[in-house]
Amino acid sequence: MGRRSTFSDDDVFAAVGRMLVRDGEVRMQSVVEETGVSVGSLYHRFGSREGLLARAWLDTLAAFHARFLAALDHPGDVPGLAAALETPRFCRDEPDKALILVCCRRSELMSDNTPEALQAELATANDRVMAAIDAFCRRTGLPLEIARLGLIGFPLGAAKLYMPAEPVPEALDEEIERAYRAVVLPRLVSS
Amino acid sequence: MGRRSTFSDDDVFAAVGRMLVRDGEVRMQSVVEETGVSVGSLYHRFGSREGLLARAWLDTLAAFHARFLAALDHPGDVPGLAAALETPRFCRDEPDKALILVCCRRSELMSDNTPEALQAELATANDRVMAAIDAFCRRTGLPLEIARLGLIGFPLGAAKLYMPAEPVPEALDEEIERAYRAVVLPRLVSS
DNA sequence: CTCGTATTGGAAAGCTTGTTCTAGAAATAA
DNA sequence: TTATTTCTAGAACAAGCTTTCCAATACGAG
Repeated sequence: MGRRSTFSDDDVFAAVGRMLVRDGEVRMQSVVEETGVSVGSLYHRFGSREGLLARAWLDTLAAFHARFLAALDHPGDVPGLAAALETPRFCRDEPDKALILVCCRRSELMSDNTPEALQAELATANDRVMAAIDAFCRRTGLPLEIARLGLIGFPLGAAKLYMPAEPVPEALDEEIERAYRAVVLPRLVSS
Repeated sequence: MGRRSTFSDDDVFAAVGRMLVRDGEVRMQSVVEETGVSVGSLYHRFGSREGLLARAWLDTLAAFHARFLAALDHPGDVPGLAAALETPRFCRDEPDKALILVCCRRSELMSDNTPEALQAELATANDRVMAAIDAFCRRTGLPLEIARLGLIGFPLGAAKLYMPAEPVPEALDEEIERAYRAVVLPRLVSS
């Protein structure tokens, strides 16, 4: 073995999230100041600034996807509703992580000097979820556009009304459900 | 008078929008390359990078607000519906401008070296619209949260599903209307 | 204990980028 | 035409950032 780490990835990612919100950008110096981790360590672990950003984004996205996919398969009264509500719930349960997903732009991650391996990961990051949504559409007969709207567009738009500044209120879920039903139910091939 | 400009603000703003989408950031050098306008001219007109960004954002926001406010006052079958639909319409009518509003983060504009005059404008940019929405709520009896959701959250969330990459389809308006009705109508103090 | 491995720390190098500066070009009014 | 104002041009400067580099530190195995 060797010396043990004195900090966890999540410590750093949380700082990244805070800085994205506050400054709209992530500077290595700021990360150093805010986490107390040295530059050398950051580069040792993440290779580069882009490496750090990409890793933060990918890990966080994976955390959300796990919940979303589980909810999408979960059978319920209204198909997919649980998945639609997973967005506001994730924002409440894991505010630090949600901030990263909400505040980090794709173009910032996909810069020229992003490590090739991470570029590949970024390119395919959404594939599994898109495949799951496709399957969901085949199962329910919903048009893809409608599913995307109800599962992602509306919930995310609703959450972003609050997100960077305030917590996402629980009462929002009821409104998202209304919108989901209104848009999805008429298109559902009732079984 | 003096010499006339060889380029318009909108030329520059359009380039800013393209760069925000492509690079996720706006570099003065890139603006020079992309517009053919010289550095000197840019600084002569906008004072600084932050000045340029803030001006681009404020002018663009004003363009949207003009339409939104007009629509909000416009009486109709369902109060506010026209305003809610103004978002996807704006995205279709003025894609360049919409990109700036969608892709530019507030924290990028409000940096330390943003000219003071523009900081003030940025701070109050939303006041008129918020006041109008307040009045709308008083008029209709809608809770503020519901109005924000129907007027901004859902339409914006829906549009962002497409925005950076594809044009916003016309068919989306019908779905936004469904969601708007579902969320707003039950809360409406019927007259 | 000591060697090998993995991590840490921070100073300094090396770029990149925003900004300034000065000379001059172009357009208008008188 | 001339005076005046506004705009253009791009090289050079200054500041800030990322990245490199290597010595120092901790841990486990032999």
